[in-house]
This record gives sequence, C-alpha cells and structure tokens, in this order.
Amino acid sequence: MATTTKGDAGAARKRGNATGSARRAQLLAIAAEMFASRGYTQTTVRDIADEAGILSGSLYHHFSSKDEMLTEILQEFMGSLLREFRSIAEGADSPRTALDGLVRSSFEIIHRTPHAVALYQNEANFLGSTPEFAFVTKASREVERIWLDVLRAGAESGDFRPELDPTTTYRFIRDGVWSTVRWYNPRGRLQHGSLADQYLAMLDGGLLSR
Amino acid sequence: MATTTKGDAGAARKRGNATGSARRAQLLAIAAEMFASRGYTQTTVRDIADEAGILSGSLYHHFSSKDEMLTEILQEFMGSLLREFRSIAEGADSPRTALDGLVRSSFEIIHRTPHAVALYQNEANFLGSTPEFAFVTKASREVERIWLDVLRAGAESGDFRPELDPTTTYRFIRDGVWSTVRWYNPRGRLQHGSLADQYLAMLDGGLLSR
DNA sequence: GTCTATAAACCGATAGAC
DNA sequence: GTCTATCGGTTTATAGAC
Repeated sequence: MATTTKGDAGAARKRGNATGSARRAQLLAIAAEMFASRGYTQTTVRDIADEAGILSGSLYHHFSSKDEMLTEILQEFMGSLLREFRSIAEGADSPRTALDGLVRSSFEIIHRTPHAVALYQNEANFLGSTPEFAFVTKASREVERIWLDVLRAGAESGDFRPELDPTTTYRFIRDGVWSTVRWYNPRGRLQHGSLADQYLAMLDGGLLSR
Repeated sequence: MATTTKGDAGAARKRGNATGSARRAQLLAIAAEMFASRGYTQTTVRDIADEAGILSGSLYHHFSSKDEMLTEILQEFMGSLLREFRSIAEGADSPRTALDGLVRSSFEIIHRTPHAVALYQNEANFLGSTPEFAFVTKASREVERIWLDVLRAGAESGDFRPELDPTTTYRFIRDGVWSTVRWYNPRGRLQHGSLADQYLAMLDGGLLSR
C-alpha cells in the first residue's frame, strides 16, 4: 500500500474531474466508509490519506480539520433525509400510507447511503456531546416531529390502535428500522424492498396468530 | 466468578464483594459508566483515574491494561445474560410465554445494568474487530440461538404467525428492545415494566386497528 | 494538489519510591 | 495502594518547498 504514491494522482485525473470539489467528494466518500466501518475516533487522518493514496498532510489542503469531514458528511445526509421525509408526509393521502412510505423510504436510504446512516447511528454519543454537531440533534428533532404527526393523526383517524402511545411507538419503529444498517447487506439475498415488506408485516399485524 | 460463597469470614465487609477486591469493583463501575457515556476509545485511563480520585499510573496496580477493564465488564455481563435467558427459555410453558419472559427480562436488565448494555450496544464495531473480544460474539450467537428456538417453536405451534421469518423477527425485536438503552431513564416516568408492556402490546397485536 | 518535515499535545503503560 | 516521573508511540495539524 505504501508504494507508488505518485501513480495514484494520474489515476484520479483519469476520471475527468473538472471541478475541484470532485476530489473533495471522493475523499469524503472514503472518509465516510472508514468512519462507518471502524468508528470516527478509531479512524485516523493517516488512514484516510493512505486509502486515498496521498499523505496525511495533503488532506488539509481540502479540509481544515477531521471534524469538518464528519460535519460535511452529516450535513448532507441530514438535509436529504429531511427533504425526503417531508415530501412523503405531505404527499400521502392517509396516515397509514404515510407511515408505510416513511418506513419504505428509510430502508431505501439505508440501501443507498449505508455509511452515513451507520455514522448517524453509531456515533450518537460523540455527536450529542459536541456543540459543533448540534445541527444533527436539531434535524433529528425535526424528523421526529414528522413521524409523530403521522402517528398522532393515525391514532385520531382510527388507522392505528389508539391505546398505543405515539412517542413510544415512534422510538420502537425508529430504533428497529435504523438499526438494520448494522447487519443489512446491500448485495445480499434480502433486498431493501423485501426487508421493508417484512418489517411492515410485523408492524401492521403483530406477531401473534389469531 | 460472581458469587463464590467461600468463607471469607471477614466481619468488616458489609456488602457482598465478589472474588476481586471491593476497590477493583468500584473502579470497574466507574469505568463502565464512562465507557458507556462517552465511548471506550474516547475515555482515557486518566479520565477514569480522575473520577476515582487517583492518578492514572495507580490504575495499573489493579488492572494490567485498559482492555482488561472492558473485558472484565463484558465477561460478567454476557455471562449473567446467558444464564438468565437460558433459565427463562427452559422454564416457560409455551413459546408465547417464553418470548414474553425474554422481552420483559431484557428491559429489566437494561434497568439494572444500563452501562454494560450500552457498552455492548455501542461498541459493536470495536468488539467485533478485536480478537480479544471474540467471546462477546460467541455469547451473542448463543443468545440468538435461544431466541430463535423460541420463535421457531412458536411458528410451529401456531402461537406466532407462520409467514414471519424467525431470523428477521428476532433481529427486529432485538434491535428495538436493546436500543431503548439509549433513551431509557431508570429514574424517569416510564419504568421498565410499563415499557415492556407497551413494547409487547405492539409486538403482539401490531399497529393497525381492526 | 501533493510532499517533506516537524511541531505540540495526548495516550497507554512502566519503574521505583513511599 | 498510591504517587512521582517519565518513556515511547501516536495523533491532529501546520509551514513551506515543488
């Protein structure tokens, strides 16, 4: 791995990067993958630079700090998450179809961007205790509001069983769905659509025969 | 390891200290709390020593390494987890009461030992990639076997809906239940018994009105 | 945009006095 | 059982050459 460091620069040029941010995006993708798989603090800037085929000091031409990389990854993720959830909640014609859409969309997002989801899921400790990442907590609260509105409307309309507390229900679904990122395999036998089907079958009808 | 009833007739000790010294157990409790709240790698040996009111070097009189502290915490936790789950699965008179008992026991364990559970939950990345902690993965597989046997027996007996895949069902319940450690408050309004009631109501009957 | 070289701080761990 | 003192290694980040 520590051999020809100059050859890699040519390989990167081959992809025709017109803008300077193409390289930046590529480095962020590498960082996201390593942050997700081995944890943020366990990943060193040297690790990222090695994987990119450059030296650690060169990373600071693109980013001012390691924290900035994490910030950028999470900002993009939280932004697209909010946009997608808002559009689903607004476009649904009933609480039940809204919840169905939110759950399916979640599994799709896990399929599309597993690294960002894993980061968001695994580094909750770190993110919650660092003021720089307050925007994550804020976006999370906004997501919660969207889901809670759907669950409350469904309890009101009679779609959902009214004896179930919306907040607890939300947490149960949220934790169960997002946790799948830890074992879901994007190239495995069970694809995200089928996984969503199974989770919705359990959620809708429960476990017990009747 | 936990309860050697061997006759240490020392009259000075009021509370049951296990095989190790009381000081050792106290230091482990401090370490567990900090490992859980800010993460294993983010917690330095100096942090632990500070909290205990000693200097970092003094910790090495009790433990040979930082890893050893984590190992000991997790070994005790995984051992008691396995014993409890085994006894519940063996003592139940039907798959449905077995699953009920397993879920209720899980919430009780989260209530009793939240730090160890959080550690087990949050450091999965680190634990899975370090050979020293292979015993955790091994115990997890044994836990999975216990739950899967219950779920398969229930699908067979007709207690549970046969169209639900036991493995996916197990993961859904496991992730949903253990994740509550991240927001459950042992001194909050919602106690573990009521929380178990709500989760079981959702699990048993599902979300939809009928 | 990357490399060379290195600063400054921090971390886990050790040796020996008391 | 704790403290003093410190070692060797690692980490993030910087300055300047090319």
